[in-house]
Amino acid sequence: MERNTRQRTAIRDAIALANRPLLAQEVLDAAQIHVPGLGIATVYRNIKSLVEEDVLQEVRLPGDNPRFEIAGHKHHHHFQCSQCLRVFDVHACPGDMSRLAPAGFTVENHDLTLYGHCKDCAALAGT
Amino acid sequence: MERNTRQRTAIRDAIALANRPLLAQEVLDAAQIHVPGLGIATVYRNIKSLVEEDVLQEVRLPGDNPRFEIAGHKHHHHFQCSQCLRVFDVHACPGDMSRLAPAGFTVENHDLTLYGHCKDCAALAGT
DNA sequence: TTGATAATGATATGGCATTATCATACAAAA
DNA sequence: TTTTGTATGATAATGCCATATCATTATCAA
Repeated sequence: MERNTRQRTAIRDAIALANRPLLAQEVLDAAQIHVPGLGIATVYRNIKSLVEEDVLQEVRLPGDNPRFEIAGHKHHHHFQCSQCLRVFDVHACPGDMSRLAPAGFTVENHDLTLYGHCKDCAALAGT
Repeated sequence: MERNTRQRTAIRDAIALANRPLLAQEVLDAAQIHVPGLGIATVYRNIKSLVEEDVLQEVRLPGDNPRFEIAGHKHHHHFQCSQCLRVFDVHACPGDMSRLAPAGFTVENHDLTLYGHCKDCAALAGT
């Protein structure tokens, strides 16, 4: 990956613009708006190299395939809407977790996923 | 699943005795101590029916295959050891999460996974 | 503009967890 | 103990995500 192609640019821009972690398939859908013929293999290829270059980072949620977001965000968590299944960033954290683990266990990291209804789906449900 | 077989008993007991969520493969390994010829298909079959009967419940951790533990435990979270990769229950919770989500989002549930070294692996590392 | 060659797109293949198949074994009722 | 039909075990089949292949296209240095 040494050349700047329309496809590579569209893939990176799609993820940056979404401002939330996207599945490979969601990246394809979003990037195809700008590059109609784009293939899924190209999406996987570019995601992989962008992760290796630390432009993107992988986000794993329980039971789901990998999603990808722009790298470099400080410590944060994620919210998944139970209705539309989209994932959003949550720029908050309950804080220190070390006291939660059983005695003898050392806590070095943690992942938190919130579930509920996103703004769009909550608004629809409220009508 | 209407008959009580040695296999079914061994599978349920293995999960109950482990006192932590087990992968299908871990269930096979543990149950084979009591039923040597046990096959993986039988493990999957019985896990499935035991989940449907609410004897077991599924536990999903980011990036991992499903694990299974005895159902009915009250709200709790999980700890995964970065060394031995085993998963343990954490009977503690930071508490209310509703204020963490962005405005307009409603939080109905949450999953928390702690990572670090379990008691066994921390002890080994300390020597 | 041209030429070398990397990137793409279509699709075959791989990898892995889980399920389906089916002959045999065994639980449990009579 | 016999009988009946479910459960098992071995393994093939499936499903899904991701990668490899390869002919073609397109980037970009010269």
